[in-house]
Amino acid sequence: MRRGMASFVVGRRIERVEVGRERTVRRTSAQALIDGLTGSTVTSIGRRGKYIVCTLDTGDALMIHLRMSGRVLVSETGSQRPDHTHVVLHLAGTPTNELWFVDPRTFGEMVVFDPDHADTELPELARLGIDPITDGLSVAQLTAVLHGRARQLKPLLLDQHVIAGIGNIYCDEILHRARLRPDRVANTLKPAEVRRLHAAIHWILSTAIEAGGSTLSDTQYVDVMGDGGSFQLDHRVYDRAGQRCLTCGKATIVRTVSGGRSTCFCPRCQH
DNA sequence: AAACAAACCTGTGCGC
DNA sequence: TGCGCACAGGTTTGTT
Repeated sequence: MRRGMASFVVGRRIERVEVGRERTVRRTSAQALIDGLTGSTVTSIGRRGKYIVCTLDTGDALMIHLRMSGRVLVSETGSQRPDHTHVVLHLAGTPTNELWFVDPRTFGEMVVFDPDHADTELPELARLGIDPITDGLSVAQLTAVLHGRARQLKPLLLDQHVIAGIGNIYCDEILHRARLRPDRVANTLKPAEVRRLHAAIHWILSTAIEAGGSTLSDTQYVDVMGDGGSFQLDHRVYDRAGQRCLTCGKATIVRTVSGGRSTCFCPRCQH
C-alpha cells in the first residue's frame, strides 16, 4: 500500500478533501483533516509497523491506519465510489485522480499531525517497537527483546510496542516457519531457535510484501489499484485448521486461542 | 508482568 | 428465504 501510494500521490497537490464519516477522523475532526490537507503537496510516504505516514510540504504529516477493514484506492476523478467511502482526496495533475479511504468497519483512521509533537498528538506511533523492515531487526536485537520476558511468543510478536508490523496472519506463518509453538515462552528459546525466529520474521514479511500481501476470499485487502496480492497462496497454517500440514504432510493443523487471537499451528512441526 | 474480556463496527457464512 | 449466531486482517482499556 505504501508503494502504491508513493507512485500515485507523491509530488501531487491535494486540491480538495471530502469527509463523509466523522468517525474516520475521530482523533481530531473533519475540519482538522480538511484544513490540514487542502492545498498541501505530499512529499514522501513512509511506514512504521502498520502506520502509513505521508509527509506534507506544510511540515505536517498525514497518518493512515487501515485497522481491520480499511482500503486505500486511487481512481479517476468522478468514478463510482464503493460503499463505505469515508474520505476522498482530490489530487491535482493531468489527469486528476481521487484517493479514496474505504472502510466498512470504521476502525481505521486518518489524522493530520505535527511530527515534532508526535509524542502527544500520536502517542502510539511514538511508542512503536522495532519495525523489522524499515528499522532493521538484528539477531542481537531480537535476543534482547526476548530476554527476560516470560511471555508467550504469539502475544509477544503481536505486541506492536515490542516489534511493529506483525499481524495475526503473518505471526502464525512466522512461527510455523520458525518451527516454534505459539505458546512457547520467549525467554526459554535457545540461540538456534532465536536465529530461526529471526530468519522467519524477515522471510515472511519481505516475501509477503513482494507478493503484494494476502488477499483472502472476501477480497478485503487490495492495493491502491484494486488488485489483490498472492501471499495467501503461500499460507501454510493460517485459516487451515483441520487440514493436513503442508510442511510435514502428516499432522493436522490445530486451531487454538492464544493471546486472545485465533491461532493455527502444526503440533508436529512446531515445538 | 502477563493473560483475559470487552469494546469499537459492519459484513459474511453457516446451521437450522 | 430468513433468522440467529460465530467470526474476521487491529488496538485500547480495564480486570483478574
